[in-house]
Amino acid sequence: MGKNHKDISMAVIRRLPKYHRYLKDLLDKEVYRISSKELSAMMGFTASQIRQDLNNFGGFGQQGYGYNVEELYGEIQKILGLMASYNTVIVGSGNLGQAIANYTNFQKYGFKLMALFDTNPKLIGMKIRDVPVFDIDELQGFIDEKQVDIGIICTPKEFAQDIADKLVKSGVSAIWNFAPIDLKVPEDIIIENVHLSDSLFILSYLLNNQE
Amino acid sequence: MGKNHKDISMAVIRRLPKYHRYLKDLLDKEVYRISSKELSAMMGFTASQIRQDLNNFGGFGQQGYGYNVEELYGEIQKILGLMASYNTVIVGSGNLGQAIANYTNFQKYGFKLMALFDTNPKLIGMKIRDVPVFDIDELQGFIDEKQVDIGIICTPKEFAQDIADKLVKSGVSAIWNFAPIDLKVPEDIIIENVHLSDSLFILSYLLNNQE
DNA sequence: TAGATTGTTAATCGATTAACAATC
DNA sequence: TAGATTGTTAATCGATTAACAATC
Repeated sequence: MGKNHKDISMAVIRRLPKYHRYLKDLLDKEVYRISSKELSAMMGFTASQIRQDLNNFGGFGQQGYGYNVEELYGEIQKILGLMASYNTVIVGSGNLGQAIANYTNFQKYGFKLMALFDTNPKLIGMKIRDVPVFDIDELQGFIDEKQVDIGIICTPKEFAQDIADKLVKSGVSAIWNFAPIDLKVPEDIIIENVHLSDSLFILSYLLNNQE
Repeated sequence: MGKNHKDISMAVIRRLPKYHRYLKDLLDKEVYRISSKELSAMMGFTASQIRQDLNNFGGFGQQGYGYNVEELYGEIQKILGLMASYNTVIVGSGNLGQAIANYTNFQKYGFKLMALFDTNPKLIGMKIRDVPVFDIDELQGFIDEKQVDIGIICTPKEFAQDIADKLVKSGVSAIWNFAPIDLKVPEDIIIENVHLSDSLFILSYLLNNQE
């Protein structure tokens, strides 16, 4: 009946954002009640897996009825930590960094972008959606002062480990890493990778080994 | 001794790009020989898992010696289909589309960007690294004519399914999807998703459920 | 040859699915 | 109440790890 979240396997956790997305869609469509069977048909998970997954966090459903969409959506938002607020910085302000800075949806879920950083003099001093781009030399001072929770690394891979070290030293709790490298950080620092080329290579594999 | 690639589990396949990365690094460092034990220490997989993984595709090692880095790297490139060449288009030429267009590394591995598409008149007619941005109305004609293999969707989610339908109709084999939505496509079309917000939400979860 | 390390089988572990009693 | 659907236990399936004979 809701075990300690620490015990929950990553397999389950990685499915949570998908529940979040589908429940949001249902709410937008003004569907207020859903069964695991219906969710199963929509999402492609088995109904059994859905009930197992959700029951890790609590008994959100009701026998004979199913789940209240609004309530379940709220619970999953809480579980994912989307009710909180986070200060973030982006390091590396090229196209990718700017793309993320411009993705306003993240603001909506509590991820507040405080600043971007770069080494390129053409970028330093610019603003991206009102957020300033600073010289990377100012990174550490800024983080110390502003209580940044999440550092987002969008630099080329050569610089990524050095930036990670600086972020950790200045006290960020988590790094969202877009550089194609596995960063070495202390155990208590959370790393979430988006390895674009890994993803493209898997697509390539599948394309070459179809059916 | 190399089973049919179709039988290999996605768990194994999703590890392949990481092998590819580490072997590339070793080659760059002029390391020409490696054992599963050494790889294990570097990559954080067990030596046993590494040998199992590689043996799905063939016996690339040698008892008492280990693996020839150059050979193994070559094999994995072949397995991933990185010796071939692919025609790609990007649909949605905002920051994210441009970021991907500018990532020259993809060219290096055989992913040739033929064109970008957008609806924004300010973008149409531009060139990004010599690649033109066309009106999205020209998408279908272009794909039909140029034999495009991979469509890359970088549009907002509202347009993604419609674009996917058009890509499929025009005959692409695979879609690399960056829109935060699960696309519905025929079975034989390969979809690889990069759900940035899913990734960020997982980071958020981990941040809230540490230790 | 002796030592090292693979390829591969067997054992274990974990995740998914099936089944059903509880209950709304 | 009867029907529906959950929460949860048990069974199955698949993936990882351990062990070791084969062999370089």
